[in-house]
Amino acid sequence: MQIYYALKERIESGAYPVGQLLPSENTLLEEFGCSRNTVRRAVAGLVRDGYVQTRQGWGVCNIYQPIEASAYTMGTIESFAETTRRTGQDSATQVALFTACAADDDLARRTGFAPGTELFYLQRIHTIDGIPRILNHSYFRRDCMPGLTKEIAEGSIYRYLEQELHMSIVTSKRTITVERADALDRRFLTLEEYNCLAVVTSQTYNSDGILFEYTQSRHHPSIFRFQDNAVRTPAGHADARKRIANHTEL
Amino acid sequence: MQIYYALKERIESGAYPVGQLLPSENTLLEEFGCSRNTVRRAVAGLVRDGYVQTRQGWGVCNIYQPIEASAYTMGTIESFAETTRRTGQDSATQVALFTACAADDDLARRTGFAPGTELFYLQRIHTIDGIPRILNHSYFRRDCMPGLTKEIAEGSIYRYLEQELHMSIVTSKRTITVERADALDRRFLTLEEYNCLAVVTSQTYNSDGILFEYTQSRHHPSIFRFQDNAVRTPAGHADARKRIANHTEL
DNA sequence: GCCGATTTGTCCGTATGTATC
DNA sequence: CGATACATACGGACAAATCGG
Repeated sequence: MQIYYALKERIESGAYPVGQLLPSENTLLEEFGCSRNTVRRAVAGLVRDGYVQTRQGWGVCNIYQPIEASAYTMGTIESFAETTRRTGQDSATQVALFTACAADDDLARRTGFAPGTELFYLQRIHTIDGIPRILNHSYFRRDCMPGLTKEIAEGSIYRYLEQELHMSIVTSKRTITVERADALDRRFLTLEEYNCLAVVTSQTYNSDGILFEYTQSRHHPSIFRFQDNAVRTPAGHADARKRIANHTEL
Repeated sequence: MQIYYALKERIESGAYPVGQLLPSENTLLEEFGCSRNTVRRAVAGLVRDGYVQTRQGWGVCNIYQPIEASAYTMGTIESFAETTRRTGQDSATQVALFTACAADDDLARRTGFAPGTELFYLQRIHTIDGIPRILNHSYFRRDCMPGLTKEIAEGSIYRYLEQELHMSIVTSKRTITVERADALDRRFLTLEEYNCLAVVTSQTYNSDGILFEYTQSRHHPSIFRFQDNAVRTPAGHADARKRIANHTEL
C-alpha cells in the first residue's frame, strides 16, 4: 500500500508525464527495495482505480486525467457524508420511523434475509444545508445489534456497530437503478420538478459472513453521482469480453 | 482463471454451503495441484465479485446469494446488448447523426480530449423490441478510426475497431448520474411519464493508453440497472474507510 | 489466561512464458 | 534476432488473527 500511495501521489502531482510510460517494474523494485511481486500488486491497484494501464511487452502507461469530477474515489458513491465533507456543507440525519418486525416471505425474497428473521426497520432522512436529499429504508438483523435505539440511529449506526459492538463490515453488494418517486419520496424529499430518484440497494455483510443489513437509499437526482472503472481482463481469460460491457452496443 | 471458474461454478451450484467456510487454501492447492499464490489469486477474484469473504485466521466464507437480480455480472452495466441477449429480445441500432468536428475548449474540458482534436460525433439510438431505449452521444478520435462510416456505426463500432483495425480496448472510466430529460431525449426515446434518465458517461482508452472515445449513454430508467460490489480494504491500510462509503451516513 | 494448531496476509527470490520493439 | 517489458507460476518463509484445549 505504501508503494501504491507513493506512485498515486506522483501521478496526481504530475511527476510522470500523462500518456507515457512509468519506470519499468524492475526499475521500481530497485527504487523501493522490494520484490517484483510487491511492485506488481501496487501497480494492479493503480490499474483498478484507473490511474494506469499495463500492456505486456510494453510497459505501464499513465492515463491519469484530472478532470473536474474525477476527484472522487473510484468505485464509491459520492454519498451524502462525502459530499458534505468535501463542500463543507451542513448535514443532519432524522429518523422518521423506528420499528421492529420480522421478515415475511415477500420481504425475505426482496432483502435476502431468511424468512422469519427478526429485524429493525428504519426510515431515515438525510438533509444537507437544511434540504432533505436522501431517504433511506433500512432493515437490520436485530440479533446483530441488540441495543440499537432511535437515538443511536439519529447519529451514526456504523460508528455504533464498529466502535461499540466491535463489529466490522466487510462486503457490500449494491445495485443502482432509477425509479419513479412514490408518495413517501415526495413527502420527505424536496423533489421539485423531478419525478424520479436514483436508488441504491445494498446488502451488507459483517466479518462473520452474515448479511446484517439491507438498505434502499433513495437519492435526489441532483446530488447523486457514482464513479467506476472497468478494466478489460487480459486476452485468453475466459471472460475477456464481459468486464467492459459498458458500451451499450455490440 | 481456471481455478476461479471452477470455484465459482461450485458456489453457484451449491456445492459449498452458504454462510460456511470453503476448504482452506492449503486444501485447495493440493486439490488443484498449484501453488498457494495461484489459489489466492483465484479467491481474490471471488472476493472482488462478491462470492466469498475472507478473514485472517478464520477462512474463506461463502456469501453467495442467488437472489433474482444477482444473475448479472458484477461491475458491469446490464446494457442494452446484455439485456437483449439474456432475454432473447430483438434489438437494433439506428444512427441519427454522423458528423465530423473538432474539440473546442468547452468540449475538450467536458470530454477530456485535447483542444483541437479531430473527432467524429455520433448520435445513435438503441431499440429493443422496437422501442427506443438508449440514446448515445459519442465522440471518437478520427485518427484512431479513419475509415469509420455511418454504415459501420449502424452495426458494431467495437467489432470494427477490434476485428478490422485490430485495436484493443482496455480501460473505461464511467460516471453514473441521473439527469432531466431534454428535448432530444423526448424526441428519440419513449419516456412516457418519466422526466429523467440514467446517464452513463464513459471515457475509453485503447491499448496505447490514449483516450479515443467519449460517450454519454442516456438510458430509459425502466431498463437501467447497475451492479457493484464494494470490499473493505483490510485494516491498517491507509484508505480502509473510503472503499465502503456506500452507506449514506456516517 | 496461555499455548499451540490452523488459517489467511504479506513478502521474497527465482524461473519461464509471451508480447513488443 | 535479441533485449526488454509485463504475465504467470512456484516454493518457501514469517506475521497476524482465530479458535479450541
